[in-house]
Amino acid sequence: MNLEKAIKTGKFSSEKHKAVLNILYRAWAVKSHISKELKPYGISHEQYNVMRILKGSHPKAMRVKDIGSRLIERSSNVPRIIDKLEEKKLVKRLPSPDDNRETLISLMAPGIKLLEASTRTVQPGTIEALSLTEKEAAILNKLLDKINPDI
Amino acid sequence: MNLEKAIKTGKFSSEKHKAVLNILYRAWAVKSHISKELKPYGISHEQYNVMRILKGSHPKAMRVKDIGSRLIERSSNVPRIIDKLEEKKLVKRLPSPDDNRETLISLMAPGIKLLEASTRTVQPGTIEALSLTEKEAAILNKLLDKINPDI
DNA sequence: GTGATATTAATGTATATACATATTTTAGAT
DNA sequence: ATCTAAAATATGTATATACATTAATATCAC
Repeated sequence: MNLEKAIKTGKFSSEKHKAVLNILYRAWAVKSHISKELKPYGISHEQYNVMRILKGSHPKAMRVKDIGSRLIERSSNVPRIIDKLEEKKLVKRLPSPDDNRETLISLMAPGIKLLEASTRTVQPGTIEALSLTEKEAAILNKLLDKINPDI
Repeated sequence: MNLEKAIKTGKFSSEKHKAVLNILYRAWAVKSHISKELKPYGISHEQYNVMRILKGSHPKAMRVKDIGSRLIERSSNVPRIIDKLEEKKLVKRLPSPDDNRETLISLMAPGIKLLEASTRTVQPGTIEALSLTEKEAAILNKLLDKINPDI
């Protein structure tokens, strides 16, 4: 569905202006979809993202700051997300042998299991919803990569 | 900056998978930028969006539900956003002559002034940050418009 | 070694989001 | 006219985000 129809708007002043709003709208749609898919598993989108990052280094534990630097939404409050995951016994905190300021986070068995199950349902649907070919997705990525993140 | 560098990741399993994350990341960057620009004006991004929608129909007041249907993030709590704007005397609530269930919202003079001033600083910077030509933005929009919003 | 500074994680706080429920009013069936 | 259902807004509540501050530890200059 084009953006004009989605937000009941007429014309935009430029393609660039439309692009800004379009990115915001599609991101919102994707996030809503993922959150909805995750609901049966009892975890939020950000909790899911943190677990996926942890999966990448598993079984090696990760420092809180390294998790943060890999998160898409950099302002996320990692210790608080960890709190929630720890309550659910999906991850655990460990002291760092190198530096007492640091905390290491490690996925626990139930976390791995939940991550695998939820990813099986979340991933395919989300990627399918793009309705793009690999070639189109590559063009999209090339354009998105031009956007200045340090704005 | 490409996404791999931004979130310190190696390769993605597919361009489509990268595209999903890329959209989320760019939207976050744009939102952060806009919020930062709006800070001196004392309004949030969603408050700004609601005022822009109101500007579109000004001086005609709008119903709460019609504002909601034009918002990018449809789950936004419009009455609460209106509360904040009303406190600041930027908008006012009016009873609807047609239907007593409805509330009409109208921009007030200070709201118009603030909107114009803030838009002058927010818009150019945000659009410039895209670093895209009109032609590239048009391609981007065409691809984004393919994404299923009802996922 | 001592003191200043920087780093890391956690906490505090205000606001925003997501979603459920309540309240008031309208519309429709009979 | 009355009853039921639907619609529009507002409110309640739990969680998430954004950002400032605190507390503990490490680093570095001297």
